Amino acid sequence: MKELLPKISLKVNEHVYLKDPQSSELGRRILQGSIDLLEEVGLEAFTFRKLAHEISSTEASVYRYFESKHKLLLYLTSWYWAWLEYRLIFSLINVESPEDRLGRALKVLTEVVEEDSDFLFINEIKLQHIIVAESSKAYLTRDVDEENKFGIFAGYKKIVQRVSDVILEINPKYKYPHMLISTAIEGAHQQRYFAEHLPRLTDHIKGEDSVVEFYRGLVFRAIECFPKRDK
Amino acid sequence: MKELLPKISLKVNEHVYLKDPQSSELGRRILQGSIDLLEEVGLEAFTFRKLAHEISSTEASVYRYFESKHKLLLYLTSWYWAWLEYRLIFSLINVESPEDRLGRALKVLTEVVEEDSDFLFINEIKLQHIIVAESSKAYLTRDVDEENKFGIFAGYKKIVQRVSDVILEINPKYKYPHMLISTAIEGAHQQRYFAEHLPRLTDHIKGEDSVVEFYRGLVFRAIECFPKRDK
DNA sequence: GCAAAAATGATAGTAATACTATTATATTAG
DNA sequence: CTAATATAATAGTATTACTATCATTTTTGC
Repeated sequence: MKELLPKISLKVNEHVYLKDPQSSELGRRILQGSIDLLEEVGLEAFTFRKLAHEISSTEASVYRYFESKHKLLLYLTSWYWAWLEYRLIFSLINVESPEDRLGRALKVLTEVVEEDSDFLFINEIKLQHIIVAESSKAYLTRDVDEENKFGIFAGYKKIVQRVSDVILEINPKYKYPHMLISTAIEGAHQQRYFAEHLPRLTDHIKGEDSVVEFYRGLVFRAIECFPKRDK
Repeated sequence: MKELLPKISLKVNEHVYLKDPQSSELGRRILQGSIDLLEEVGLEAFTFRKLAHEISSTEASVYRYFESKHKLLLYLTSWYWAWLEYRLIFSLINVESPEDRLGRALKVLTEVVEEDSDFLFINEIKLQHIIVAESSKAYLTRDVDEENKFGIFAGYKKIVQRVSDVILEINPKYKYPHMLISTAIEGAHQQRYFAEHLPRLTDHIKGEDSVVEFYRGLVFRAIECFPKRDK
């Protein structure tokens, strides 16, 4: 995907920021700096104070962009879903067979990001690490319902819906397409986290990306279709 | 299981508490009160101050039992794993066929708790709500590795290992038994959370417990065995 | 190129949180 | 019944998560 398109920017729900961080230099430094800092210290130890220091700005200035660190986390996760959707669309373009489409979609949803390219101030590799460890905290709060009303999780739902539709093309009778896809997405994150920190909760087979292989097998078997492997 | 056994207590790793809360009246009030309060306000808004107030004690006294609210959360999750293991053992007693054993195990891992019975000061129904919404926060921290060294997640691993072994009895060649089980356990929590807060990420079919049905199908298909339904 | 507007920086302040410490009082165990 | 232990009452500290104010810089519209 690298360099195929002019640099574009991804839309994030307006309710997560006070001022669009993609619209100014400081805003972009906030995004970049917060990705660096979050990856380094984790959400719990992350503060706007430290962030401001890291980017040579002030706490008050950061607060002009984001109401709280929770909103900033929502921003990053929303951005990630938008980015995933963008990659999903690309990887499905011109692919006809629904089985192929599903296989490719699953790969995008479960694989590890290895190049950081399309977006100037977002390091996608670091962002994925953050997503793996922190994204569930974005919705596991007392504010979910309220935030959900404002469409903050729409990007996530859209992806799940999109891939569910592919499943239903393959097997219109399959009863749990949304569960299956959200299980694969969240599960892939968890399994990567487990591999790093709690390896007895997962499996790793040398020479393959076991997370990708596992969820591929899981999904295709669940919907009762045995796919032709792409080489 | 109700009343079959004399009241017993479950062992929790020593490193999560300063003083065993099951050993004193105040300790038990702390457990009971924290389950009530956590369910009511969620982990973020939960403080030892509020807890102390709720149980008519003091902050300082609570701190004599638990170093921090994170440790208290670890206590509750560890207790939950111990309790799940206990229920797992019961549900597999005298069941010979490995397919049956797996079916029963999955049911225990994914079903909703409906009675609160065996343990005096732990409300298992409320505890399960807390687990659904908060348990992943117990390991998604910077302290995981350190805590893992002290065996704090051993209870969880033990369950995963136990059920993985059943899978391998059925299909010794299956490559991802741990992934499969941890996916089912965590996934079941997530899907219940989604059902309540983000329903477009899941599926619900009237007249069945879709979470249980979904993971049952998923697991049996993944390992290539088509189970006889129990009734 | 300049005035007005907007963005940022510098600094300060507040309420709440997450603890620690001290001493007094109650409870319990030998 | 005394000594040890547990709990309560109270106070205090450092940090966090903000909000407010005002000065300074940058941007923009003409």
